[in-house]
This record gives sequence, structure tokens and C-alpha cells, in this order.
Amino acid sequence: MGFGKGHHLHLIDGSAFIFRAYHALPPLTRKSDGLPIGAVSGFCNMLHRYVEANTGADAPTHVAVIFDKGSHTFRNDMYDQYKANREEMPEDLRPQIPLTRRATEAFNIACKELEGYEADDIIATLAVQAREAGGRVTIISSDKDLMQLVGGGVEMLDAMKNTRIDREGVFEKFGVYPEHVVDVQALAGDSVDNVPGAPGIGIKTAALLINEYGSLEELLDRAEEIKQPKRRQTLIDHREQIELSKKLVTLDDKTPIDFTLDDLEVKEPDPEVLMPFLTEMEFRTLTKRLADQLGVEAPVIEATVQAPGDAPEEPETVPFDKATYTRVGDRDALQGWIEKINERGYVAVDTETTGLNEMIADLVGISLCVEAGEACYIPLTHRAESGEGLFGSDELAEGQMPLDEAIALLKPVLEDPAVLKIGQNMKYDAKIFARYGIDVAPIDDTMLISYAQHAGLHNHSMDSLSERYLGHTPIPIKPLLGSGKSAITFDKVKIEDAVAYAAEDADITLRLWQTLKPRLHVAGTTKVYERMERPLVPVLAQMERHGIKVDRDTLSRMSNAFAQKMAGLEAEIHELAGETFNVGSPKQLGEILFDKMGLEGGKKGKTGAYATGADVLEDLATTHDLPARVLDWRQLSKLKSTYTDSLQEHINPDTGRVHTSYSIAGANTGRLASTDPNLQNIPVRTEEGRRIREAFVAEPGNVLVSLDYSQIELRILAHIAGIDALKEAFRDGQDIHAATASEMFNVPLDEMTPDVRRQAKAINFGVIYGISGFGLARNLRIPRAEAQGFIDRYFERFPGIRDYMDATKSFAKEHLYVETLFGRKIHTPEIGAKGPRAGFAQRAAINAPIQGTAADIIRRAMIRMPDAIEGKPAKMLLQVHDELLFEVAEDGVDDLIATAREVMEGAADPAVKLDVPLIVDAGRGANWAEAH
DNA sequence: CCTGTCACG
DNA sequence: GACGTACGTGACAGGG
Repeated sequence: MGFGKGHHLHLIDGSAFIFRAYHALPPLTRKSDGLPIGAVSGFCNMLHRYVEANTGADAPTHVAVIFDKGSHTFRNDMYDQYKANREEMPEDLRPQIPLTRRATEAFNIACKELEGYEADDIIATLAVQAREAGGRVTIISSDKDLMQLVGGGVEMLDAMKNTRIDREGVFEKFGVYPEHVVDVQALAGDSVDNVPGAPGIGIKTAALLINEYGSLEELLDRAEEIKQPKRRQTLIDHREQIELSKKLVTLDDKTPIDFTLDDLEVKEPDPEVLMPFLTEMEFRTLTKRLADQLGVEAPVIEATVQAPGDAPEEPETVPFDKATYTRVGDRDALQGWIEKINERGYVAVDTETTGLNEMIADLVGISLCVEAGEACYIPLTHRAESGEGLFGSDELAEGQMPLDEAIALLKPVLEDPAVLKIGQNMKYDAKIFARYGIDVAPIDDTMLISYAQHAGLHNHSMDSLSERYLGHTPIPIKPLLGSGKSAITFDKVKIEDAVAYAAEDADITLRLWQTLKPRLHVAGTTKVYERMERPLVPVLAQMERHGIKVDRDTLSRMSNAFAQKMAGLEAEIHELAGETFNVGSPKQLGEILFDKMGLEGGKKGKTGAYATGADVLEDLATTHDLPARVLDWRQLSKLKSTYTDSLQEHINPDTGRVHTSYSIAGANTGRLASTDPNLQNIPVRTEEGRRIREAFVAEPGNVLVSLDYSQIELRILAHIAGIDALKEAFRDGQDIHAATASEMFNVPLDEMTPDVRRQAKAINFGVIYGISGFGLARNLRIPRAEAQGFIDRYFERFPGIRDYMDATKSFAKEHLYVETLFGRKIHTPEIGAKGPRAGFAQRAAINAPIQGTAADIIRRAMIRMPDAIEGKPAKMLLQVHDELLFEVAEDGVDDLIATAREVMEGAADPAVKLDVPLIVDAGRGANWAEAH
């Protein structure tokens, strides 16, 4: 007999249960592996309580838990801003979503969802069907959007407050009966779902109007009759928006569900299914309680003990074994993996490519891992082994699915907001995927998770993390690719070998994630990771992909000019030396200078060679021509080889631009590092070098705009050390070095000489670096005693600086790390060292919070920048520690400068309230030399 | 592969 | 009292 009179259907709003459970409980994790499990635990308890409470006379005959599915629904097609202001799902909730489905099934309760529809629509469909069949319906939810369904046997139940809502209850809430709820909602809008409604009209006014005119349509048709002029105009002006709002809030009660009410009949839980699930989740109390109630033996849950603090975990229970890795060669196999991934809610991903430069390298294959030891490799463009000839075959190897097909299948998962993609250095993989039209999100990155908790302790490469935390040495790539001239690219690797290598990388990545992610919390750097490391990945990927235009002809002309000058200098040098030798060889040069010419001051280093650094040559240059020529030659040689020659090699043939790569976890202090090429050390200090920046240009119709923080590290020092005199000088906008000099030497500002100012400037910088008399003496080329005198006077005038330095050193000694204002931790394991290393470690500890805080601030600015400049004709191209470089359409320059400056100057807010203002200077021009 | 040198903040 | 010493990076050339 089908559902009908006398039957009672309960419809549970699954998402509401999940969020309530998530927010009600602390972030519990599963003991054995650290999987976040709090929401699942709360969800199960709520289900259990629900079952217990519904066994009496009024028990339902049918029940289902309804979930949302997919983030894109028909409402997004109508209105792209629908629910656009929703906050992203919390990171630790995401992997729990699939588990709540399993929990529902484990309790033997029907669990329903439908792609492209919200849970509310399915609830509406079922409620209407049940009502028409003559049955009763209780919707267990407090969502006001569902109130339009109430009436004719349909009621709502707020499980938290245990209150039932009938027609009168709806009237209390909305001022209208259920049939007019959508009219009121259409007018009032909904800020939670981002439904616009009519501006200035809330629920009260909306109900008043609907009650007066009878319906929304009537109201809109007769809007002219409304007496209040403002209200009248609003309704006339926003008619379309109101009608759209009504469509958005109206539930679809005709969703194409593939089951009937009869499928939802209440069933007893099956202990054979429920117990194993609860055991797997390691819910001790609930397992025991339900075992008692169901009259079965409670299964034993191993009491695993989590390793304390930072001690390495117990060795992995699942050994690494390449035999467990599978090769995915066709559509069906890949679809199987995608199902597994969707079920899990997370997946470790790794790409194999033809090279290390992600702007050029092509995709060769993809590996996936969902569980320790369960990984696969999808070969895509491996070449067939060549029968003869020296060059590999151009033919594709057998047994690979077409690249396009794999991309099309994987795109929805890799872009699914409900599936977390885990990688080691995800920026690389994300850039590769971006070139194939996939925008990978959301992500986690094991390299950054490690960096956020262990900067300064060890590096964060997969090899060292695997050794350290998994006790496993990954398969080296060298034997597969060879080295030197005979090296091959990954597409020439035998697929069999590639499976073992690539799948293992994904396997390791997943295990590292399981091990390291829960420890972020222990280290207290979760916020650092989530707000300052991970969000930077897409921002940098975008900047790197965009690149900066570099004019080859300019560089080439400079190279030629440098070569000519160098040849001239070389001839002179040989002439002066009386013989020819390699000017570029410090060893040969040393012998010429100190042995042959017999100059004074030759010091041999630990290798036995004379030191010939710039400082040595500069001393000699006062009395001899040869070292002076060598200094000139060296400068030109540096400019030519490092810049004018090699930058040309880095111009990408496809884009005509230079694409650097930033390493996020490269510098211990939180700074970025730029490689291949390094665009953070383009010359600027000498006129000759600065001209290289003329080759960095904007596209026609655009200009380059440079914004840089003025004296950011000194400002941070003033704040952290609490130096009132410095803070005031900054607040008054004074020349800080002159102000320092005035304070130190009792010279009025208007009598300041450039030389006194220069000395104060050197001291200011010295302080940031952890000043020493020797270092300052060398920098200023003054006697050491004099330098020490300066430092003593400085500390006398600014005693807070010495206090800061002492406090930082003792903090480092006690904790073995120091911290930035934003909570970034930089470990200082050498702080207790004896001998010369002690000094190094102490100065690094003093410098790290200052340099690191500045790095944090510009990171925060960069993370906010894409949203701030969205829609503007501007692109962020480069970061140089305290500078951001943009390429901007000519008519958008002023706007960009205003916007970007606001973001940069406000980047510390609201996390940290600085006592000194942050000031950003701006410049613009056709090239980087002009803009800087 | 290591060292010295030098470019940047 | 002696010991070395400014902080953080990356690229290139020479030389084993």
C-alpha cells in the first residue's frame, strides 16, 4: 500500500544539522589519523537523539534526510549573485560532508540529494507529494525559506527549540500566511542568500503591502497608487529585481526525483552496518550506547595515543608498496576514481610534466591518492618506445586515455568547492592545470603546511618531509630521467616506471597531509597558514602566468655595449699586469695583484686563494689603476652575464614576456624569493645598472606603476620596540635618518649635513640587522672604536632598542623561535650555539621579527589586491619585498594608485593596530626605470 | 658540486 | 679574553 492517509513523513534538513553540529562542537579529530570529525560526531548524536525521540505514538512512518548537492543550482543561472556572499566552507568541515551521508545511511535512514537542486527544493517536492496523497508532513528545520510549505498537514519543527510551526506560527513570523510568504520574501529580500528584494523594504513593510493589495503581482501592477512617494518609486524602479527575487525564493516542488515516498519508509538501524561505521569514526561513547540499545556486543576501539607535541608520529602502519598503485588507462577506470574522490571530499594530486618550467612544460600524466597506499597514475602523453633511431618516437604509447577526455572528466572534481585538492607545492600544479583550462580550488599544500609550522627548522621539499615524517625515502627521479646531456623528459619514461614514481608522490603527499595538517593547530600557526600562505598560491600563480614584458632589443644593445667596454678594460688590465690572464678568475687575479705586483694587504682565505672581493679591490684602487679597472670590468661582467644576456633567454617565445617563479617557502622570514629568473635583484643602485630596468616595459597604451612601502622595517622596529621618538618622527612625516642623526648628535635638522645623515642611516639599518661595532665600522669605513661609540650613543638615546634586542634574544633562547606581529614563527635552533655561530643566530633572531612582519604585511596586501582591483584595467606583475609593480591602462593609473595604495597602507588592519602609519610611495612610467 | 662574487631589499 | 661578525635572498663563473 502506498503513502497516504494515516502516514506521517519526516523531512530532515541535512545541511542545517551539519552546520549546527559543526558550530556546537570543538574541532575534534580522529585519534588515529587526525581526520577532523567534530561535525560528524555532532551529526550522529543529533540523529541518535532524533531516533530516540521519535519512537512513541506520534512516530513517523516515513523519514528522509535531505542534502544540498553541488554549489551551482538553477538559481545561479537566473542570478549569478545568488548566495555569492556566502563564506567559504570551513576547511576542516569539508572532508566531513561525505561522512555525514555515510552516517545517515548507517542509521538506516534514507539519504537523498539531487544535483543542481537545493535541499529545500527536494523537501518542497516531497512535502507537496505527501500532502496530495493525504498524509502528514513534519519538516525538521528552522529555515524560514521552508515556511512557504506549511499548511494542509505540513508543519515545521525546530529541533533545537522543540517548537512546532503551523500556519499561525508562520503568520507570527512573516505577518502573512504561508501562501504569501514568497511575496513578502521577494520584497524584503534576504541578505543571507543575497536575494536583492526591494531596497528599503523589510518584512514588516512587505507584509503590510501584501495584506493591503492581496498579492505581489497586484501590488506591482498598482504600485502607482501607493501614497508614500519613496516606497512608490522603489517598487516602480525595482520591479524586475523584485520579480527575480520572487523566483529565487520560490521553492521548486517539481524536482525530478528518482524515488517515491514509499522508498522512505522508516527502518530499524542494522547493527551490522551501524557499528562498523561508528567504530571507524572512533566514537567511543556513542558506539557503546547504541550497542546497548540494539542489544549487541560493543566493538573494541583501539586506544591509540597521539604522539605528543612535535615528536614524529608512529611509523606508518600501511607500508609503501608500488604494487598497490594502479594505472588508469580508460574512461571507466577514471570515473571510478572520481567517485571515490567525491565520496571522500579530498584527494592528493600530482602532475607529471615535460619540465620544471610550468609556463613551458606540457602535461604528461596525473596521479591521485585518496587513502594511504591507495593511489593511481593516469598516463596521458607518454611516447611509445622507439624501435630504432636516437630520438624517441613521436607516437603516443598504448593504453592511455585521450588527454582531452581526462581533462574533461577531472575538471568538475578539481574545481568542485566541496572537494579539497591536496598537493606538494600546489602552485606548480595549479599553473599547469590553468593552461588546460582548469582552475583548481580549493587547495591545501603540504609544503606550506610544513613551512607555516617549521620555518627555520628544515626545508620543506617532499623528499625531506617524507624522510622526516614518514620515514620513507621517495623513489628518486634521477634514474628515470638520467642526467646531463642524455637526460630525457618524463614523457619518454616507461609508463610502468612512471606509475611507481608518480603514484608514490601522490601517496606521500596524502600521508604528509594527514600527518602535518593536524599539527598546525599544535604549533599555533593555523591562521598563518590559512591567511598568509595558502591564499597567496592563486595570487602568485596569476602574477607569474601574466609575466612582464621585456624588450629584447634594448637588452641586446646593452649587451653589445658592455662587451665592447669589457674588451677595452681587459686590454688595459693585461697591459698593466704585463701579461694576459683571466680577469674573471679571482685566483689568477689574486696572484697577479699580491704575488707578481707585490701589493700589500693580501689575505688568503680558507681555500688558500687571495681574497679579491670588492672591498679589498676598493682599498687597493686608491693607489693603483689595475684593481680599479677590475672593479669596472666586474660590474660590467655581472650586468652582462646575469642581466642583459640571460634575461633574453628567459623571454617566453609564446608570450614575449618574462615569467619568474616565486617560492613561498623559500625564505625563513616569510619573504618571497624569486627564481628563474630572479626579478627581485634587477640593478638599481648604479646608473649603469639601473638602465637595465628600461628594458622592462608596459604594453602599448599601458604604463608600469610601482608602489613601495616607505621605510617599512624601521616603522615596524619603532612599533615593536616601542620607541616613542621614532614613532613621533614617523607620525610627523619627518626624514627618519635625519631625525635619528639630530637626536644622536644633537644637530638641529636645518644644520644637518649629508654625511652625518648617512652615518645615522647606516646605524638605523644596522639596528635592523642586529648591529655590531665591527659590522658598522666596515660599512662606514671608520675605526671600530668610533663605530662602537656611535652604537653606544644610539642605545643611550633609544634605550628601547637595546631592551627589544635583549628581550628577543631571551625569547628565542626560551622558545627556540621568534615571532612576527602576525604570529608567523621563525625557528632559531642555533640560538644556544657556542662560538661564532651564536652571534649569527642572535642577529638573525633580532632581524627575523622585523623582516618577517614586513613580509607578512605585503603578503596581506597581495592577497587582498585581486579583489580590490577586480574589473580595473590593471594587473599586478611583480613583488620586490617592499614594492609591488603593476601594468595599468593609461587612463586607469590614478584610480589604480589610489586603490592599491589604500590596500597596502591598510594591510596590517584589522589584525594589528600599528602605532606608526604605513606610507606607500608611487611612481609611473613607460618602463620600470621611470616607474621606480 | 662548492666557493667567491655581486645584484637586490 | 678571543673569536669572527652586520639580516634575508639567487645567479653566475671558475675550478676542483
